[in-house]
Amino acid sequence: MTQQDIQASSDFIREIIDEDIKINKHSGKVATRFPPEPNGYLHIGHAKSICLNFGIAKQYKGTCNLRMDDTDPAGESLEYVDSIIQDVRWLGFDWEDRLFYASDYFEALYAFAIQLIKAGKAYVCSLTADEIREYRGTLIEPGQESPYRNRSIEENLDLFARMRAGEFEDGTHVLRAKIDMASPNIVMRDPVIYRIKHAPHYRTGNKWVVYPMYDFAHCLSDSIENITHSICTLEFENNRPLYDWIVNQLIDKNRPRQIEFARLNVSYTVLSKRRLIELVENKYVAGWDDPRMPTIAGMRRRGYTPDAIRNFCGKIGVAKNENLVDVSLLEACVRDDLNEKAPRAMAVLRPLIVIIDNYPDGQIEKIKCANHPQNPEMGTRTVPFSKRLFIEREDFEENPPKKYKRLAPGKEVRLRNAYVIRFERLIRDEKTGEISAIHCTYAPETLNGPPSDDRKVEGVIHWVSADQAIQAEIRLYDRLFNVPNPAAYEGEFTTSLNNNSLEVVTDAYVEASLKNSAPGNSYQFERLGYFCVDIKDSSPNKPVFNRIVPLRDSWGKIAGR
RNA sequence: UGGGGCGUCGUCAAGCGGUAAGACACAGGCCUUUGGAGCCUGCAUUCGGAGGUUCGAAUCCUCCCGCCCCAGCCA
Repeated sequence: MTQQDIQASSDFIREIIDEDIKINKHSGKVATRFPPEPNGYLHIGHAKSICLNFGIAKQYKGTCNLRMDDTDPAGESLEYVDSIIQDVRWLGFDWEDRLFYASDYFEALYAFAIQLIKAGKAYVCSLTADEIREYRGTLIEPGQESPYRNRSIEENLDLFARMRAGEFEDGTHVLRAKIDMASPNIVMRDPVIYRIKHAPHYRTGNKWVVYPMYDFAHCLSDSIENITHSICTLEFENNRPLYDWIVNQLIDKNRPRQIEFARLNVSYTVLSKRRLIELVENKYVAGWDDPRMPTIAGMRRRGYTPDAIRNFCGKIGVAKNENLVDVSLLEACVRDDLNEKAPRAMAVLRPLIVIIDNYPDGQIEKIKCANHPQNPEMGTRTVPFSKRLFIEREDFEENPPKKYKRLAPGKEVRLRNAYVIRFERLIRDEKTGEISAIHCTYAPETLNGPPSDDRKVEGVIHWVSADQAIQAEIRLYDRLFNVPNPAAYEGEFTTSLNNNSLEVVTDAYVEASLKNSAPGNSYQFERLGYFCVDIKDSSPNKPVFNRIVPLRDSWGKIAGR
């Protein structure tokens, strides 16, 4: 392990764990959990938490459970559970047989609640929701005790049993922890721990009409699972005293410890569940797996790799600072991974026809191309070459700017993997005035080497053989929003949506070797970027490629300024 | 005006009293049959501010300033 790896893999949470191991807390064991609520799809922010929790478990030879935190039937569903399972697995993590559901603990949690009542530490409160809010006080004023606070244990037990039995309407009673209505921490002002909800749960059906609240269920679920380090995000810091309070009342050994870290934000996108749902429901995107979405499903379809995402999660670090990570770091990780793994191919997005005047009519040459210029082990393929080719429209300029290295009147360029060609003349569409074809000549000796007189040819452009190339649809994706931090945007966040985040190119051509490429396969289209065969819409008859990320383009920068 | 957190390069982030890592971004250069990749160089005399302690402070102390979270029967 290099110095860099050591530094990259340490953070304040691991330091805490190191300390705990040193004092032999939990007999030196480490057990974490990733606890999503199945009411939405996982996104890159969850990926950070997944990498953290599973990463720590692996590093310390401990375990990480996958737990559905499904204590509120509203909005939770099997569809989300399935997607979560698929996404965590796709990211490369394994919880073995430890897939758990908070809803499986309902009976145990109910028993814990009774225990709390019996200890005189919880009571049934019959105030309305509005009244409870009023009694809670404000940030600067203490709350008032509920008139129901001193009900007898027997009455509480009876009422709580009848709550479970379904005798009461929603909102008529709740179970509250008896803590301190004057606490400066509002969370501690007799928090509600059970509420009545006559709503079917996607797993327990109609068995329950009372459901535990997060603060009650989470710490006890952790305890039930013998979690040692319960890692969550910063907004739960206020809840930690309550977490500890409940655990201290009900658990007497191996109490878990909650540790909070800063959630991830990424520039030019949104990561809050509410906003993501809005994008999907109002059809700003095509679904949870729209390649522009920061969801795991979206990134998977876009062609991002698990390795790239995991690497990104390692690079951003773990701390308690509010952050807005530059999306270019994510893109750099994707390029980094794909540069190594993606075989090269050629494709032309905006075709311009080139006719090689001195190339024999009807001849088709099989040109051997390396699948990866730096890695011979990736082998070679054969690409047809003929008299009629497509090149990229922007690779020809009638009046080239300075430093332009591509094809232009009087100039030569190298066709990638093939010959050097020289511009001869251009054909113009009489009606539109647009250039409709370019005539060139080729230098036959240049296939595997420089021109015979060693004259220098600077530019290299990509091409496909016009008659053998396969027509394809190529979807060019760009960032979803125009502003770095859409969540902070004054007004409706959707107004800063990038209207050009998807451009569909229907008349693109890819080289013939891509004919039967499997959905999900990724390639580098040379000089353009990384592309993958769309897993949903692509078919052999109508191939569809997604642009995963463009190549770094230093010419674009020069030309753009 | 309560409580809890956080302030180190444009963005993340190391640093844990001995004189500011690294990554991305950015800017130059080398190389190149991808203007890709790779390689090299540059990029915080300063750590929110002001005092103080110390031979020595981003690290300790005091005060101040700024930002985030908490008043769901959501998580």
